[in-house]
Amino acid sequence: MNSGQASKATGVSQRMIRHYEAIGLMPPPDRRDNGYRDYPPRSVERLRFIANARDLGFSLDEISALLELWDDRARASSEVKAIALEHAEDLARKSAALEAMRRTLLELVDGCSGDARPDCPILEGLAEPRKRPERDLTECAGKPKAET
Amino acid sequence: MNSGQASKATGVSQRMIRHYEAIGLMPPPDRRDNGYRDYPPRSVERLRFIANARDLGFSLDEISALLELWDDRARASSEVKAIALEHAEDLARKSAALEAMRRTLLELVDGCSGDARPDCPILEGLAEPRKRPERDLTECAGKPKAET
DNA sequence: CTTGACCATGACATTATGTCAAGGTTGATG
DNA sequence: CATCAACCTTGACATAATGTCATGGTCAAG
Repeated sequence: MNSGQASKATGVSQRMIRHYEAIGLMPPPDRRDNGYRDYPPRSVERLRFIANARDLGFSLDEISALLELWDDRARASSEVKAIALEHAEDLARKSAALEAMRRTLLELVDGCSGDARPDCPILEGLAEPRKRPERDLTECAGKPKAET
Repeated sequence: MNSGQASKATGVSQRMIRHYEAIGLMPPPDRRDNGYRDYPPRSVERLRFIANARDLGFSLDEISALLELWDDRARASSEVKAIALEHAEDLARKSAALEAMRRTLLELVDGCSGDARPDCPILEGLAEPRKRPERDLTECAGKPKAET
């Protein structure tokens, strides 16, 4: 199976397939005489693994660790479970951080009449000194979708 | 007030102050004879505005729009409120997406014994084909903190 | 043989921020 | 005055994950 087919089969773009190969997440596949990559079924499975893990919000670093465990037939399932549980907590923390931002924002919104007049407590509130959060779990809220 | 003092007063790093200037979020300040930046109080307030807005998860693009409204003494507060409310919804959607990931992950975790044996439904589940989500609000879960 | 659909590689862009380097300034101390 | 530390300046490079574009080779059908 070549890279285009593997891409369709797994939903991972060809660009990303090559990227995963470049950073060592995917083993370099055999090449056919024309230079085309040729993926065995196990590699396709591996790509799916990566795709699913990303969909669950694992970073490529975490995925790398999971793949090592996947490759290791002797690993204890407790190791995997520990990583998964930690990640689940991470998700919960991030979600809570977003919710906290939302609450704070809605508090500001609450004071704003939202009519044609120019007075706006939202803008005033933003310009005021205020307790800044710890900046540790909040780095994911404002990232635009790079949809250009 | 020079850039170091402004940085301390607002919590925005000097690096970022200059960046905001480079991308047009901050007006180029006057320079003293030695070339040092000299910020008037209004600029310090503006930096605080940016910092607070970022803490609430606004992207620099959104902040740019908010700053325009801030500069415009005649704008209607409804404009501001609309942006804020839309962003609050965005936060809610992202938070919900993280929660959904977490639920799915915990489902996988649930089937895993987590003991010394190697069988692991988590890894097996990750390798299986599964319905991939829409990839539209989920791009914020796995970003590591760049703490290197 | 040509056209179109693939594939390959490499380079550049994105977002927000850090870090490092090399050099000018300033103020204080010996 | 010499010097040293603490500042400021600019510019360059790096991060994570992904898209996009350019340039060129390959293959299959007409």
